[in-house]
Amino acid sequence: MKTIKYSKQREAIRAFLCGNRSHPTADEVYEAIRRQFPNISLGTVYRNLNLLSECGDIRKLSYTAGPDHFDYDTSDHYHFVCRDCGRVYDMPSICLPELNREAGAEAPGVIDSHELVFYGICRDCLAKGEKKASGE
Amino acid sequence: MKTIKYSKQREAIRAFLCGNRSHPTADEVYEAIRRQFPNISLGTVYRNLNLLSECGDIRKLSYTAGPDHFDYDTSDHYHFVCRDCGRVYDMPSICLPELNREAGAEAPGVIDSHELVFYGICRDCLAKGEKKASGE
DNA sequence: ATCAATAACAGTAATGATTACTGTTATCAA
DNA sequence: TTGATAACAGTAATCATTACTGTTATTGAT
Repeated sequence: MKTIKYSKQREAIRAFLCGNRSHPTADEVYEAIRRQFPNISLGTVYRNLNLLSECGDIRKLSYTAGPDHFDYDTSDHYHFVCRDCGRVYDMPSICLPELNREAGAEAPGVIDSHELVFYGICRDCLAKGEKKASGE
Repeated sequence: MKTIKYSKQREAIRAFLCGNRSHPTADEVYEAIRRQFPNISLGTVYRNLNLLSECGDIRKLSYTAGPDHFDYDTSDHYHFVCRDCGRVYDMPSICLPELNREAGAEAPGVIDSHELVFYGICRDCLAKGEKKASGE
């Protein structure tokens, strides 16, 4: 069987994610970790992000067009995606654990999970939009 | 302003999607349309799929890892994605129109829509899995 | 402590999905 | 009929991600 060996690069990636409110992409993690490990390779970041998500320490969010985002919070929760800037925000309160069971009857197979994503424009981009509109 | 001109390639793509129960990827559309237009280019398929989804005639489903899928059914409905084969199925009955309003309070911006995706293993893949397991 | 076995690394090449570019053809309003 | 230009086929480029390769680091067993 395949044992997992310690690596300081992986621990740095884990620490960065856990200390971070946002949901960075692989590239954003890469840019941040580079300050600590200037020679780290993007492949190493991807390999470790996949390792961590496979063993359940982090979550990989694949539901936006564009790059995947990574979330240190593995508890059940949903997200809000800004159509403008692509940033991913938490929606901490809302929770619908009964959905899998309710939807089971009409599903064409066995449901093991679901994702709920809200789309819209975040406050940051709304503010920028207004500024731009009033300026013209 | 930019006017849209008729093209038989685009109408063939539209017709293929509308007459299709599945949610094909750009490549699947390409392979199907090629029987009718042997020289059609994959770029043309992408351009028209994007055009059709921009003007609201079809829906682009970007929430699976891997290629996007396209849906001629633009009415509000959710989907089931098989983790094994990647196929996208409709979940026609379930509908939660009040979610946008309910979630609005805790959203970091303005919600305009949401997507709900169920993940699991479809009956086809369950059957294959059982066959394989019993054969060994 | 030393020593293989091998996981992880940095660096780079390859892949898959999608978009952009280029010169030519088809549509359509005047 | 014609001129403007949208759409085309073909191809090159881009972006996100994975795979490969030779080297380095970790680790369990001597």
